[in-house]
Amino acid sequence: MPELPEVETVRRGLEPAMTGRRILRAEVRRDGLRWPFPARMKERLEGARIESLRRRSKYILGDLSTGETLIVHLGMSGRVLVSGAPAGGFVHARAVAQKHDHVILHMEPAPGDPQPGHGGRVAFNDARRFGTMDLWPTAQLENHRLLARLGPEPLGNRFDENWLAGRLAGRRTPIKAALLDQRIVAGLGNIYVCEALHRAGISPRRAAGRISRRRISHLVGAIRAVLREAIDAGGSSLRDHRRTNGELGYFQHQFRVYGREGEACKTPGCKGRIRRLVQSGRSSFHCAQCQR
DNA sequence: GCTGTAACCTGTCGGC
DNA sequence: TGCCGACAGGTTACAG
Repeated sequence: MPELPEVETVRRGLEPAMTGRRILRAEVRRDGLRWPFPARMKERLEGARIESLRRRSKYILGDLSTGETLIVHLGMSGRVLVSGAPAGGFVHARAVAQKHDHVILHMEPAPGDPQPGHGGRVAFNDARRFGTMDLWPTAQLENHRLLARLGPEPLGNRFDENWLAGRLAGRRTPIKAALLDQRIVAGLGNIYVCEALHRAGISPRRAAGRISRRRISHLVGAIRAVLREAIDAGGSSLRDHRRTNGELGYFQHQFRVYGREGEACKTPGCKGRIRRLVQSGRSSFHCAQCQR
């Protein structure tokens, strides 16, 4: 499922239910997801207050009052649904555990909650179990094996034309594969790489090291634009992504190439049709007329 | 070091 | 209707 815009949408949805509140009870319903959960995860979560909720790449980071950070990755099919007390606008009808609800956090109610004694219920659901959860000392977070090698945030100051040109120089791998490499830029996935390359007019097959500075500059702008628009739309819902209140994102209606094989290219003046090709086992959607 | 592929696991969809 | 294969938004490990 989730690329950067979907994860950011989930993080924003979790804030009213979690930030500043204690975890009263943690239901850990299996031993792990992609990897085993950390030892005594239930005990380490219960009683901890969530001081802040951040996002790094596709990871949600919950800084706890205990000095540890809860690291959550939603994998391909993960979702987080909030139900319970309706304060802050998070209402979802589900109040009992569903299939694939692997971890459920029962949160402390806020003072203004209209149902005293009933805080939010936060359920981490992941059918394919490619997601992960871990606990790690907040002060050493940059050393965590999943976070240590991540490249810059695409919406941050460190990611610019100079950085990208430097990382692509000399590479013969297709630009599509290079942009999926989280060490080069952190947070992009298959959908938004396809969309950004189309906006920049660059073929997904072009060798990464053979793109001019001028086109790299356009690509940086295209990546930022498509991510910002997707966040504003609440992400893209194809199969699994849901906001924390169960609603769908709607950026999929604005796709220019992804999933549009055989349809007309949306670039003004272009008469091409969208093609699908497989690169590294994954679908790339592009227009051969206006992407070179 | 770089590159491509297999593997992880489950649900959905299309074809027969 | 039921079965089967292909495919799906991510990431790591491994072989070449």
